[in-house]
Amino acid sequence: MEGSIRFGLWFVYISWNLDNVVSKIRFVKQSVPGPVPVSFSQYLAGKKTSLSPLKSIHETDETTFGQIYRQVLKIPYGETRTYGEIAKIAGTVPRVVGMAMKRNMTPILIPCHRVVAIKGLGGYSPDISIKKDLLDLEARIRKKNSAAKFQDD
DNA sequence: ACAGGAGTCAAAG
DNA sequence: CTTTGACTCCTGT
Repeated sequence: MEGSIRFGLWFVYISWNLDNVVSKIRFVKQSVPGPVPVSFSQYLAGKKTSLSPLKSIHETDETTFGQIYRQVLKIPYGETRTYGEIAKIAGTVPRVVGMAMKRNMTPILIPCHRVVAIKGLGGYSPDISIKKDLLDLEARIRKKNSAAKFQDD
């Protein structure tokens, strides 16, 4: 199944199967006809912090990149880690983490936008503004949720 | 075998 | 503060 949904100036295209395994997510400029999973649209609308039950094809990769992706999946909603931090726990170097993020077939689902440089945002394809928008969204929702429960840090 | 990358750090200008 | 170089290591060709 495939479809797309608007996010700011972009459309987010997603392709998945009946087992909720997502094979491709892409930022495109034109809408692609079709539905998107409920949790996906709710996440992009800031109404949900989890993308469950969706799973990325990368989750079972037996490669160095797979190891990196599994660590990136552990970054909590609204938080960030540096390329160096991910590299250390995944057993590689920062540049390789950057490589893995660029080759990530399922951005958002594997939250590569939560991986930033030690100074600054780092990169993002196809547009760095998308990374900023996603981080702003998560920060805003996280703040709202913690305020509602009186759980300020 | 080789070039290059969504990085990092230290040293120098 | 900006630039440069060394370092690192995985992937595609």
